[in-house]
Amino acid sequence: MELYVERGFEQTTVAEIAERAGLTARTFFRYFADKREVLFAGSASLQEALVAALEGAPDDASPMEAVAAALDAAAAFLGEGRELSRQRQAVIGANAELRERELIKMATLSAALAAGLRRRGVTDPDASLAAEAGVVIFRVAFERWVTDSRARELSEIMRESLGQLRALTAASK
Amino acid sequence: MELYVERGFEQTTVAEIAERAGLTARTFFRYFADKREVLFAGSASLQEALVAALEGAPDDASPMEAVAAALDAAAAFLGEGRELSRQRQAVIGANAELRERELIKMATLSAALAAGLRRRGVTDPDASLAAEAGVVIFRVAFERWVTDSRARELSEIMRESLGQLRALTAASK
DNA sequence: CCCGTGATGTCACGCAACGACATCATGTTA
DNA sequence: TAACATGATGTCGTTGCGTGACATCACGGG
Repeated sequence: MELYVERGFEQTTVAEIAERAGLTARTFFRYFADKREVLFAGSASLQEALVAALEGAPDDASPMEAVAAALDAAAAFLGEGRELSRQRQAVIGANAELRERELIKMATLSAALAAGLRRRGVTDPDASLAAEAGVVIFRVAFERWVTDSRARELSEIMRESLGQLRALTAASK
Repeated sequence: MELYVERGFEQTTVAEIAERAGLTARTFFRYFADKREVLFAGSASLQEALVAALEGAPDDASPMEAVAAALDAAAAFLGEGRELSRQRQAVIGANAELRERELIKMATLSAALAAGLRRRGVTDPDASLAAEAGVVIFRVAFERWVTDSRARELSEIMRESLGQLRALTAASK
C-alpha cells in the first residue's frame, strides 16, 4: 500500500515491494498469485464473514433480510479502517487492471451469496437476483462511505442504500 | 480464435498468433493493447450499436423500453454468428484473465447505456439501474443462447428474459 | 544428535509489452 | 521524374511479471 500510494501501481515493481518487506520477489509470489492480489488479500475473509452472517440469519427471514444481515457484517468488517479503505480505493480506481480484479471479486462474492441463499432454500432466479442486488448495494454504499466527507457510519449508509433500492423497485411499475 | 480454441489461451503465445496471421508480434501489439483484447475487438462496435438503438427509441418510450430497443440491436448484431460466439465464450470461460476482461467490458457497456438514458432525460438512480438491468438481461440471454441446443433466436430469448425479470421484480413486495 | 518439514533464497527461463529506430510502399507535389 | 511526406511494418533491445528447480536454513520431534 505504501508504495502503491507513493508512486502508483504500475510504477511499483514487485522487487521493490519485496525489498520494502524484507523479502525476495520469489517469496512475494509464494504469498500472492500476482501483483494485484496484494490489494485483495482480505477479500476472502470478507466473503466468509458475509456468507456466515447470511446463513446465521433467522430461518424465517426473507431473502433480502438475510442479505441485509450480510451487509451488516460487511459494515462491521470494514467499518473501522476507513482511511485504509480510502487509500485502497484510490489505488484501485486509478488502474484498469485493478478495476478488473475488483469486478471479478465482486462477481465471486455475488456467487457465494447466491449459493448461501440457495442453502437457505431460496430457489434459483430469486437467489441470484437477491445476491446481485446485495452486491450492488454494497458497492454503492461503500463508494459513498469512502467518498463522503461526513463521518457517517458505513452500516448506516448500507441500510439507507437498501431502503433506496427498495423504494426504486417498488416504484417501477 | 483458431489458436485459442486449439490449445487454449495461456498456451498460445503472441508470437504464434502473429505468425499465423503473417505478422510480427510487435505489429500485433500495434493493433491490440494486449493478448486478451483480440477476443473483445468487436465490443466497441457492439456498444455503439446498442447506444444508437437506445437513443433512437421513440421519445415517449420508458427507460426499460429504450433498453429493450438496445437489446434488440444486440440480437441483430450477434444473431448470425452463433458458432463463433460459442467458441469465443468457451475460450473466455476457461480463463480467469479473460473473464475479468469480459466483466469490465460489461461494466463499460452498462455505463454507456446509463449515459445514453441520461441523455434521454432519465435521472440518475433510474438510469443506472435500468442500464444494469439491461446488461444482466443481455448476459443471461446470451448465455442461454450460446448454451442451448435448440435453435431459438437470440432476440426471442432476450425478450423472454426481459419478461422474466419484469415478473420477478413485480412479484417482490 | 539426526531427521523431517516448512519457509526462504538463488538461479535460470519464457513470455508479455513497450520504446527507438530502420525500412518500405504509398501517394503527393513541384 | 525526382523529391518528399506519411503510414504500416519489421528489427532490436529492454524491462518486468511469473514460474520451475534446486539449495539452504531454522525448527521441533524422536
